[in-house]
Formats: sequence, C-alpha cells, structure tokens
Amino acid sequence: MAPAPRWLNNDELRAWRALRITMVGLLATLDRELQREHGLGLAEYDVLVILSEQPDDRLRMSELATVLSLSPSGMTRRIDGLVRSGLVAREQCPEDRRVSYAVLTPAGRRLLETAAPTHVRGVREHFIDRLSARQLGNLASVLSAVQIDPKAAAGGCDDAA
Amino acid sequence: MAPAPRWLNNDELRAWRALRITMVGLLATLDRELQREHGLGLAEYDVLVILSEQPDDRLRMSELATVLSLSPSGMTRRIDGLVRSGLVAREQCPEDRRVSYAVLTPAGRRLLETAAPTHVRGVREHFIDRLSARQLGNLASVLSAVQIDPKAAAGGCDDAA
DNA sequence: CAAGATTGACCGATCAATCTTT
DNA sequence: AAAGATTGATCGGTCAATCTTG
Repeated sequence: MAPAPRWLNNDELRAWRALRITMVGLLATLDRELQREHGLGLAEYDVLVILSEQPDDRLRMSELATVLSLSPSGMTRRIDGLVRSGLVAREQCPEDRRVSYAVLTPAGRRLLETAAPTHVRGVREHFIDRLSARQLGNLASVLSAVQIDPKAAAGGCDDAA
Repeated sequence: MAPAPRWLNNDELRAWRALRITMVGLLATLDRELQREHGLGLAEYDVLVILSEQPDDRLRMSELATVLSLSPSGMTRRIDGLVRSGLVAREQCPEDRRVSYAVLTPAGRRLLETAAPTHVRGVREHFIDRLSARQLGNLASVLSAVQIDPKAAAGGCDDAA
C-alpha cells in the first residue's frame, strides 16, 4: 500500500468539499420543504415515485431495496411506516408466496400528486434553474464519468483487499 | 401555491437522479473503504480532519456542529464515540466554563495520518481522476451556482411560508 | 439447502427537556 | 433569562438470526 498517494491540490480539494456540502444542503432543504408542506420525508417520497412508475403500481420488496440502495430490513421498515400512513399496501405474490409486493394505494397516489409540484419546484429553484443548459450538459458528462462500477461497489475493491 | 409548476424534462430529471445516486454511491464507497482499512467511518474521519486544521487542534462543540451540519446533540454523541476510542478528548474552556472543546489527541492525529492516504486515494480513484481539468472547472462553476443561500436554508423558505 | 422477507439487538441521529454557567 | 452542552425518548437505519416457501 502506498503511504503517500498523489495529494489533492487546492482546486480539487475545494471542488470535492463543495460537492459534498452542496449535496447535503440541497437534500436537507428539499426534505424540509416536503416535510413542512406535506408531512412526507424525501425518503418516503422516493418510494412513492418509484412505485408510481411501475406498470401496476407495485414492486417486490427486494427490487425496491436495490433501486433505493437500502438493506432488505431497512426497506421492510420504511414500507412499515408507509403502510401505517395508508400510502402503501403489502400484497403477496400468488405464484411465489415468498415475495411480497409494495403497492401504491389511491391515497398514496393522491399524496404523491399533490407533493410532486413542491418537490419539482424545489429541484428547479435550488438546482436546475440555477444552471445553464450548457452547465447541465457538462454535469451530465461529469456524472457519467463518475458512476461507480457496480462490481467494485459490492465486494472487495482494490487488489489489496 | 402553483399546483403545476414547470415540469422537469428528461435531461433534467436524469441529471438530477444521476447526481443523487452518484453521490450516495460515492460516499458509501469511501465510507466502506475507510471502515475496512482503518475501522473509521467517514463521519468520524470528517471530525478528525476539521480538528487537525484548527490552530490548537481544538474546536468548540457548537462550531464543530455547525461546520458538520449536525445538531448539537448529534455532535455530542459523535464526540462521545471518538472519546471512547481515544481519538479525541474533551477540554473545558477556562474563560467560559459553559463551552467545551473537542481536542484531537496524539492517537487521533496518528490515525488521521494513516487513514488520510486511503481517503485521498478513494476520492481520486472514484472521482477526481475520472474528470478532466476542464470538467473539474465546470463542476466548480456549477457548484458555486447551486450553493444554498444560508438565509433560506434555516427558517421559512419561500414567501408562502 | 437457498431465496425472500421480517424481527431483535443495536447504532447514530433528532427533538424536547434539563443542567450549568453567564 | 439566554447560551452552551448534555441527557432521555424516539426514529430510522444496519447486521445477524429467524421464519416461510421453493
């Protein structure tokens, strides 16, 4: 293992720190706005969005967990809350009774539809509308370069592992 | 309140989602690497870094909490852990005995110095080195535009509040 | 036995309440 | 009374263990 790798220069360090604190602030702001206006956290909102995009408003717990980068148990508990609030229901798969679906309820869809404008407005106001089309394009290319390789993300990372 | 604000087009939506999942993955990866190689989480690492940059390796709890965007109680508990590990010590301010300092211990500095190369390597490998100087510059300009206004971040956000 | 989901124990965070010092 | 820090209750997450089904 190399004890002193190439250090970060000032610009690099500042870019990295700025990215971190900007994202933290942005997500916290969006979460606060959503919470205040609709009593819904960003995490719960994400679940509703994903479900609403599925053909039958439903997704298996395990797939939902994968999509949201959550552990299986974490997913169970997040759905627990949404079920308590009546926004999501559980349903068993008839073909394979091990799997259970999270299903968007009518109430869930209604709340999603009233909350979405708040979220979109926030994303625009604090993010999208502050950037030119050119900057947005640059950002997309940056992001495509930075995407973490799924192989590396899961298990052993470098050859020293 | 406007029920239907300007929606996000495909590019905007994808850029926003990509940014979110990229940051989540990136931070999770860096945290995992740090944890695996040094038994230190990214959150604890951040504390050591901040303290090491202070004149006397110390900072008031309240300032530390502000810098790290943590609640006062969250800060207390995070320092609790670092104190248990012997990486940080608490010290009372002689002039104002309400304030307590978190102080980097020699062990804390040693661990920071051995862990920093791992972190820097990770940031380079998964982020900096995947970008050209030009992309890094673009990113910096994007970030400066997106920085959240501290006024807006704290209390009421829009005029409807 | 393996896969999917849940439960128990625990960890780290928040808010509200508290204690000490100014 | 207000400021700084901590504590108690609780919330939402993880890991390890468990239960059920294939």
